[in-house]
Amino acid sequence: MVAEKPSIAEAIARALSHGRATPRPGGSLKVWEFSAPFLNKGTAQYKVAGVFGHIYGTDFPPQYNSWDNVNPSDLFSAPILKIEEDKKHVTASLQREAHGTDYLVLWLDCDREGENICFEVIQNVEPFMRHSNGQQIYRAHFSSVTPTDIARAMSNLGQPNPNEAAAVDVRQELDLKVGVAFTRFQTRYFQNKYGNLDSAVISYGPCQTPTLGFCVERHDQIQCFTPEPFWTLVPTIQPGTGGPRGATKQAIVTAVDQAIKKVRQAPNDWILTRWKNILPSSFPPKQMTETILDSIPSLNPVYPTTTITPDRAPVHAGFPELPRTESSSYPATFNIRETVEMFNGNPGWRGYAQQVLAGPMRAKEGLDAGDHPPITPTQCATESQLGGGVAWRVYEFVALHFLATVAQDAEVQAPLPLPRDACVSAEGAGWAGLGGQEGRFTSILHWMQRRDEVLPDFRQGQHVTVTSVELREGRTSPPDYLTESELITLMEKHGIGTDASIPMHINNIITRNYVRVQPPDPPCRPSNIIINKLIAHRYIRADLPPDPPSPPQPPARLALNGSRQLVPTELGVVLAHGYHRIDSDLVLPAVRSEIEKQISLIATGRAGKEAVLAHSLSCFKAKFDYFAQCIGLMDTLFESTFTTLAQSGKPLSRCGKCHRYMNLISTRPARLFCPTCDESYNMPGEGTIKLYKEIRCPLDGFELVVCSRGSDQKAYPLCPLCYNHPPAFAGDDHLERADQGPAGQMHLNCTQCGHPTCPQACAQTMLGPCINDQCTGCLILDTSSGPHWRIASTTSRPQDRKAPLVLFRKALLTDVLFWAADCNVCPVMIHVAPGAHRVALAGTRPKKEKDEPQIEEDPEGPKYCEKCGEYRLLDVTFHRDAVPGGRPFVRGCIQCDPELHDQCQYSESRARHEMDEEGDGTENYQGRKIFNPYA
DNA sequence: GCAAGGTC
Repeated sequence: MVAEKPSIAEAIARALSHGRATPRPGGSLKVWEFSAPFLNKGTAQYKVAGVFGHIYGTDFPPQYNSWDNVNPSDLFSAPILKIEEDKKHVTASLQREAHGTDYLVLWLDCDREGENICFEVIQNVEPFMRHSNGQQIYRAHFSSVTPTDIARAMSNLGQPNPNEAAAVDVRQELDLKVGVAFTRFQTRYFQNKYGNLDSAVISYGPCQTPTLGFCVERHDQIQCFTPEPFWTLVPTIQPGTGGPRGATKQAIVTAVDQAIKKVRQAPNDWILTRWKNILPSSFPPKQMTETILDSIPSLNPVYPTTTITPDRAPVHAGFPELPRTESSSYPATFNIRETVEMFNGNPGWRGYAQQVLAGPMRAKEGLDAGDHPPITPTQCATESQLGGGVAWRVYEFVALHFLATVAQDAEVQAPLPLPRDACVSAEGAGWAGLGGQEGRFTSILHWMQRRDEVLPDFRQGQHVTVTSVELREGRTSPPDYLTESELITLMEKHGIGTDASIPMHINNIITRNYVRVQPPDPPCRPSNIIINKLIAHRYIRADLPPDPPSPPQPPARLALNGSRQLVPTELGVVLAHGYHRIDSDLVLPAVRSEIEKQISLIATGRAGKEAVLAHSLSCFKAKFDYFAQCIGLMDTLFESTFTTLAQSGKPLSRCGKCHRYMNLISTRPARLFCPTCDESYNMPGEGTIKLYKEIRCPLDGFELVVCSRGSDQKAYPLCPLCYNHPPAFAGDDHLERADQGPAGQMHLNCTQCGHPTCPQACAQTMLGPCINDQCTGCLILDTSSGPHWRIASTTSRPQDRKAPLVLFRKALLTDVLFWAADCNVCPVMIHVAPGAHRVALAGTRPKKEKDEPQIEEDPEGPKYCEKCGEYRLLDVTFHRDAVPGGRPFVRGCIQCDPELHDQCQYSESRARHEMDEEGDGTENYQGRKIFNPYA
């Protein structure tokens, strides 16, 4: 039995085994085992495991990875590959578990993606089953993981649906090709022209771009808004003295003057004509869906993709069942009364339950999305049972929410907000206030009660006297920027993304610098995210200020106060407007719904996979080609908003070709641009770039720069040209192989370069092999690290290595070491002699400074430690006032010279180290004065 | 460096 995730697998195993199943590790999977009857075939040995969503991802073959050599338009006809997601070898574990099994039951989530994963699982399991003829493969259809539902699914096993799975395959291919083609094209086009876009990638996607479109649409509404005046009549009225029903009500005219006149003429002749039930909180909430839960964490001011999952875990383990569901209608079998009666078990809620039971107890009409029933408590719990805390709060929220959904409406009979006096509109009159709330849902969700209105004792049809009337003037105001929850609602309405992916799309347009987040006003307290979410949704009462009479409030926005607003950046606005100029479809939600429509044809069997794919691809390719042809329309918007490369950045280092200054453009993507040669040189994405001592690269004459990333990270010099186009020498085949690596473009900094004549190159700064036995790299003196001199390890993960790494030995000084800067994962870092003025490798000391002590140096003397034969000698010059042991200058081996050894201290760079996971103890030597913790 | 969909 294979489920979509481990938690579902566990629930299935427990239900089918009546709690007897026990887990064991099965590679990357957790396998639950037990024996129980299976269908009508007697007792069977069960194995239940959960995968982790999709097993495979979709991508192009490696030869399509180059942004330079592949025409994006050709991507539409490129082949695609299914590549195992970088997890923990799910396929290997599945195959191992599949050996010798007789039956496979697929318990993947009951949606299209789940159907697709079914076939990914089959692909790995079927070949290893005892009888692999497909007859022993079943699909379980279930909508929740309660024991009843699981048992029902077991007795109604069906077959996986290949059409639904094929629809997902097509969606994957379309999303990939459309997204990558547009992204590469527009990124290259605009990055080569403008210097202040501040986005490393100008991405396009059928979900993220319409999401941006919503934000820009609201932005445009705000920009175009013209305020208009409006007037309100605000009479003060009192109960009348009775008498015949007045007839003037119908005559209330819209003209303000006439109305006032009329009021003055007949102040006693008014009748309340209508009670309105339009205050949102007068209705019980809807049945709880995933949206309600998920839109709560989306209000989290700390990080948009934080989900409720961690907080949900304890709830899963305990009481309410929280399936991922969009349905808000209960199945016919759902017993409301039983569920309500359950809450008699909580003394604090017994009253609520009784009160609800006394009413009509109707669930609200809702939507059946075909997934799960609404989120509903399944057991009664008390605070102490759940251990208080977040779990209890979430549970309480779900439980009370449920009770409220089946309680009666509240009696609130006027729009809010209203002043304490009544308001009369041209259509009639209304009152704000609350009637008796006994038995109403607001007595359960008491925080939804308004406490500042008391319903006056008026009834419909009653005569009232208008004692005064006031004319108030206002001006209409523009809408606010979209709040995150409004955006989520829009996305759901238009089918952009899924409940699980919507936060990702929003996060995408934030990190790409298309929109920025405007903190909520007033800001949420970030101390307790869950509580804030609940407050933001008005499910729990916020800390209200003490009770002084509040001045008349302007109409309260029902928009959620705690929600963040999304304000488009210039880049976001220009992009969205640009799409509108060329092809509005690209930025409208229709682009997504069209894809859904097309693949639905496959899912329902009305069209073949190949036909739909070919048709959709040709449509999108035509759109792409037209877009590429008309990009100038978008570009004119960029021109008026951004500065060209030539006008960007500040002069920093000199070009080796024209010997003029290149400008450092520090907004993303960081690069040096030579206006004379019209050439860009990418810089590392992290860290600050400075000029490095005006030293020039001996290979190409470019001035070196140094990239530093904070005091506990390795700083390194680099040549702008070598970094982007590593020099070919001493074994060109290394580079050929390097270019084909999964990392794509290869970057080479000076500490990694092995050029024999360059003083910055590795061979000139290398001390010897790394002290970490598991590290195959070597120790490098960081020549830019003074005055806090450091020695760092440089190495690569074996799988990233582009060439066989030649271990350092004296005789191999000029052997080439090629590997990518980003692959440096060994954390070893040695702080040399805190009192040192200067540290250099023996024989490489630069010329003396004037107050440096006179050092006698034997030019022919040994450069390597003759004792260990491994490490290069180090020249350390001390400050006058920090000379240890009386010698201002020491030449020695950091391993064998006791004095130098004592001066060295070990720590770790922040680079994570995969070897740590093997427990080699690198954690243990931080800050300790032990020379070689690996020895 | 690229999409969107699962999940951890």
